[in-house]
Amino acid sequence: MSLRHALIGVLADEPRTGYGLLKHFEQSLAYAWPASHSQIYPELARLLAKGLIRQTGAGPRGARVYEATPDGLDEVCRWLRTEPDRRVRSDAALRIFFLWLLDPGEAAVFLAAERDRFRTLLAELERIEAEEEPRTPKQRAYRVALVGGLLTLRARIEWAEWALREVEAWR
Amino acid sequence: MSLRHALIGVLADEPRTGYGLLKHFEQSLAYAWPASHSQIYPELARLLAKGLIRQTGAGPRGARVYEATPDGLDEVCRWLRTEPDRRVRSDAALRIFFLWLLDPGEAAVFLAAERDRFRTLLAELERIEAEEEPRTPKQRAYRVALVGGLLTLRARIEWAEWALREVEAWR
DNA sequence: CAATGACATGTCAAGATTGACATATAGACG
DNA sequence: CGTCTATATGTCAATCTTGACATGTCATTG
Repeated sequence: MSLRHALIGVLADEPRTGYGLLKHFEQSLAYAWPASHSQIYPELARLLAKGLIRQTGAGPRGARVYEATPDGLDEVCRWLRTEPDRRVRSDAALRIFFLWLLDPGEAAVFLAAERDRFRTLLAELERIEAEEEPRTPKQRAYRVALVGGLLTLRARIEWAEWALREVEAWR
Repeated sequence: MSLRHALIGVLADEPRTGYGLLKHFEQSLAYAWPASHSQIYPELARLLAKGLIRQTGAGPRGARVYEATPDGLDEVCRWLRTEPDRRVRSDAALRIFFLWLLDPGEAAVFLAAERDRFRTLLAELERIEAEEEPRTPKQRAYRVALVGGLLTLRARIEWAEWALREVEAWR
């Protein structure tokens, strides 16, 4: 599973609480792998039991601070060397195959919503891009991921605009 | 869930067997929503019980041919008008965030493999694109999805090439 | 000082997904 | 006639994911 490795991987950079991991996922990793607190907390308990992470301290409100152990780091690196699962799941992309079941006007509404969502997301990623120059190895890797998002979104926007013109012709 | 709607949606075009649906998913829908036979067959039984599809005949080797009922078609259209789930899951994309845990040489190997996979897939999609001119509404919708894949893959290839130059500088 | 919102952790049932196990037939080829 | 492959359907346990339920704390603001 990817979640467990992602959790250790984030903790390999710096110690964090479960809640801190949750927020970090929401901000960046969720673009590739969404995770909710109801998944993260039990998974942390499992990783702790397996010795892949350890608790290094505690914060206010019962917060528990974890960090990756050497075993955990080994495990992440091993994972990174295995073949990635290239399957991708996207409900929004799936729906495109069925746009012909709607009338062209409704299909256009859908595509326009997609385009707008892409634009919003792109603006968000561009804001993050402008925020700070990457300095550490970790920041440079995150920047590589970010640029991947930027290029993909620009392509998706271009596609949505083309697709809108296309369904226009369906009327 | 998306799978049940996708199954009805495919059956709205023409009657198919469970196996036919499986192969159809593998060829096209799997790019957006992978599904295995162990998911498809039980789901078809549920859709049948709910009256969203019906069996119209039988083929060799116990094959069962299904088609969408009017209720099923309604259900798909209702689904298409709801907000899509914009969450996307990609193990390969997630790994980018952790490339800094590998040495630059290994990161480059990963990115080169990604680039190659994208190129192979692009060639495959370009072959499908050249295959036949879309004529029916359904074919036109599939073409819209296909062009989405083409534009996205070209952007991903551009990104992978840039990322490779980037990690080159990490050495 | 009371209310609110962000912080912080947890559980659980329902549903979705995977990968393995299981079985059988039709057609093609040697 | 035997073998192999593609066709064809099914089940099941393990795992993953979701969304709801549940609880409590800290800091800010009115």
